[in-house]
Parts: sequence; structure tokens; C-alpha cells
Amino acid sequence: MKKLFIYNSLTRRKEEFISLHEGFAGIYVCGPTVYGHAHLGHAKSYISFDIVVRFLRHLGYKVRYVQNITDVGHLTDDADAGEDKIGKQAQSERLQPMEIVETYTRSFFADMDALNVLRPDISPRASGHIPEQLELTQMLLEKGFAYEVNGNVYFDVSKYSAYGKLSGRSVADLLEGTRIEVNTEKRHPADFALWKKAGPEHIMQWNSPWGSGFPGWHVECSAMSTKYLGQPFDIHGGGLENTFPHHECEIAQSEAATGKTFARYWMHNNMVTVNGVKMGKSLGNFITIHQAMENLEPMAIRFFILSSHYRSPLDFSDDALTAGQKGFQKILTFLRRVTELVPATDAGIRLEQVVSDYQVAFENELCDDFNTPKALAVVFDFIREMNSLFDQDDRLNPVDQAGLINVLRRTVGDVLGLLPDAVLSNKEQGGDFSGVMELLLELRQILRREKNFALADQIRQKLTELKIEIKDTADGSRWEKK
RNA sequence: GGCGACGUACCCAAGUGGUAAGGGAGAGGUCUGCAAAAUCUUUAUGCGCCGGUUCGAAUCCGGCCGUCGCCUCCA
Repeated sequence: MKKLFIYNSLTRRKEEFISLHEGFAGIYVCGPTVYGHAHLGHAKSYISFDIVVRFLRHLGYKVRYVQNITDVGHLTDDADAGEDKIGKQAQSERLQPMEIVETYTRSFFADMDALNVLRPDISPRASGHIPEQLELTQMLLEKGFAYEVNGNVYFDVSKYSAYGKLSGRSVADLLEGTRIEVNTEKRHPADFALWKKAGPEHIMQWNSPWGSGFPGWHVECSAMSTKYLGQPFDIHGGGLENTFPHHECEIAQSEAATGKTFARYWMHNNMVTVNGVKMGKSLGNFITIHQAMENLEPMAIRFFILSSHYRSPLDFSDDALTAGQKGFQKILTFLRRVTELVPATDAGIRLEQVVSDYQVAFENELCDDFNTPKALAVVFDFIREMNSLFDQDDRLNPVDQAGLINVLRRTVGDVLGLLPDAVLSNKEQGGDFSGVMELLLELRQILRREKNFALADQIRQKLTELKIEIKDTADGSRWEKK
């Protein structure tokens, strides 16, 4: 198996990835809180981790990918004063919380499907794992890492000396200049809730040894990740903005409770900005994936996201997106060209070596912390080389043609996920009116032969307006739906 | 105020010590009746600014300027 290097946020270094169990990889990624439609930030995050999963599989790992659905406990505000996001949305839409959860969970998966993000193997819901969360909380109480006050249970940060090891903060720093309001119940302002007492206004609440309530947000990820992946497990992923406090708290809870390492490699993807400014719920400038897909095809969005590294911030601007759209189109055009080349057994050149070199180069880039921009550069270099070759001699051995199509499907398709069936079938010739198109092209050939270019160009122009592009080549005309 | 990133051509974006990938846009050539597609050439003696280390720095160190993130909900 090839050596894969991953930047580990915990050590702030690239490290060789060595999975806990040879040939297997367990990965947990913080999933969405389903109280609204997914936005471009989700797209970047889940596409980034989709690449991780796809590439691990490509390398031969058997991957178990767990990504939670947060449907309870995530508050709108400071952990002591806020409302439950789901509950709040339920009130404003006058629906049951679980209706909200269903609606936005389905919406989330629909968007992810459109972006060709593979579904996780397990999508556990927080509300479906209350016992596991209670158990972890209980364990922390028993071991003295937590304390109960008035039906609330808090993690005692002062008992866990490693608190801050992921985010590089010290508990002392947290006291200075902090915006955490002092809650008299808590022994230390940095202590965080494992279990919250629920007032009557809370629709979602469960019985617990400390009265009726609901779990704190951080505890779900600790409980569900280790339930399905064990502890320790290989990779924990999430958005950079969750490094603190969310991930820091996950580590504290899990490692304090069991005395074992929680996750071995931490991966954080960077944020999305829109025209240079942060895309934030509070700023009201966030673009949903659904909105973005009104103007752009999903694969153009995916291509654009992959054209920058996952640890770099990405700015969505019209110019950049247009460039992405065109770049992606170039790959499709090439794939079509290869598919349409007429195989010739007497082809002089064999491509086995160059195809295999290409695949190795492609893999090498991704082995370096999933460097998708470089991998794409390898793809484009290869395309240029092949195009140049076919411009001189378009005879291609059938074995090479199959090999070429295969390697593109494996790399651009299976690993980068840029060739979903929808794209391939959409771009294929045929369809109900292909006969009509052929007739039209034939007539146009006659016009051109008679040098009636005015009329021939008019037909081409009209078709262009109908999103059908005509290309006149030496062997005749071709058409393509745009 | 604390912690942390980043600043590369007209735009996007790789590159962490050895002499600036890739995509888009622009210019010119090939092909074409013309387009489109493809292809070739070309567009940063320079990588925010100023110092330093080094035979050699976009890459390391220090200072400054600027942008952004986290510390409060966010992927």
C-alpha cells in the first residue's frame, strides 16, 4: 500500500497515516445540525472528506465512514443561555422537531447526492443515542471529571490537565479576555455541559438520573464515534471552526472517561468566504447548495472546491466559479474525444506506460495530504499531452483506448468523484431527437458544400441559442448538448 | 486582549531551502469557409514590505503592514 501523509491538527505536522488495524480505516466526521438547508460551507467540508474516504478506498483500505446527524442539543447561543436550534426552528415553522429533522436531513442528503458525495456508512443521530450519551456522562461523574448542579452536569476542566492540547489554548488563557459569561453554577467558566436540565418549554427531553433534560452538544460525537469505531479510532474530521471548543471537548470527555486516546489523526478543513467575507449565519450572506446549483452544474461546484486545498480557505466569486466551470468542461471534452476516437489495431503508438505514469503521478499528489489542486494539475498535464498526440495521429489501439477511459474513470471518476452517471449520460450522444439532429447536420453539410455559409451559420447560431453546440471537423460535424 | 492561519501574475490556485505547477482570462500562430474544439508560443528576474541566516529563500528567523479565522452559533 502506498504511503499516505496526512496533516494532523493534533501535532501540527504531516504524518504518515498508519491505520490502527491494517487494511482498515475508521473515520468520523462531524455532520450537520439539521435545522436548515445545507450551504457552501457544508459542500466544501463534505466534499473534502469525501475525497479522503474515496482515496483511502482507492488505496485499498476498507473504510468505515461515520458522520453524525445532530438533531438535539446544539444550542443557538452560549451553552448556558441558548435555545436548542432544532426546537427553535420547529417553533418558527410550527412543526414537530422531528419533522424539522426529517425535512433538513433529506434536503442535506439530496444536496450531497447531487454533489456526488458518497453517503457515510453510518449516519447516527444524536437523538437516537441518548443512552450512550448518558452512559458517558455517568462514567465521567463516577471518575470525578464531572459534577452535577441542579440537574445540570458539567465537565470539570480543571480535572483534565490536557484540556487545550488540540487548539493550543490553556485554561488560564481562556479566563482572560474571554467572552464566556460567568455562570455561577459552573466551577470554572470553561467547564462545559454534558447534560442540561430541561425547562417545560423544551419539547425534546429525556429522563436521566439527574432529572429530565437533554445532552450537551459535544457529548454526542464522543459517544457515537466510539460506539461505531471503537476507541481509539483512526481519523476524526471536521470544520476548522469547531476545533475549539467542540473538538477540544470531545477529546477531554472521551480521554478522561476511558484513559485512552480518542482519535489518532485530526483533520480540519478550512472555511468558505463569499466575495472575500466570511459566510456566516449571523451575517446572513450564506448561499445554500440549492441556490448555488441554480446557476452552476453540481460538478462545476465540486471541481471548484477541489481546485483549492482543503486546508486553505476558499472564496466563492463569479469569476472564479466561471473559471472552474470551464476547467471542468475541458476534462469532459477530453473524455468525449477519447470515447469517440475510432479504434485502430494498427496504431503505431502504445500508451500503457504513459497511462500508468499518469496514474502514479496522480496518486502521489493525493498521498501528500490529499493535494487535489496538484492532482488536477496532473490531470490537465496528461490531457494536454494526449490531445497533442491525437492532434497528430488519432489512431488509437483498442486496448489503449479502453485503458485510457479506465484510468480516467478511476482517477477523475472514482477518486475525485467528478464523473457521476448523470454527467456521463447527460453528455452522451443520443436521446430522442438524435435522428432529427443528424438530419439537420446532413442538410447543413449540403449547404456548406454549396458554399451557402450564411444559412449554415444561421442554423449553427440558432442551435447554439438552444444550447446545442455544433463542431465542424474534418470528418464531419458533431453536436453536443451544453 | 489571547490563540492561530494566510498574503504568489488580470482572476483562481499549487509550491516549505536549489532557482516560480495547473485552470481561467488576454495576445499572437497552426487547423477551419468562418466559428467551436484542440494545439503551439507568450503574459511574475519575481512570490505584502524591511532586515537577517545561507553558496543559494516564495520557502527558515525577526520586525512591520494587511486580510481572515477561533476565543459566542456555524462545515
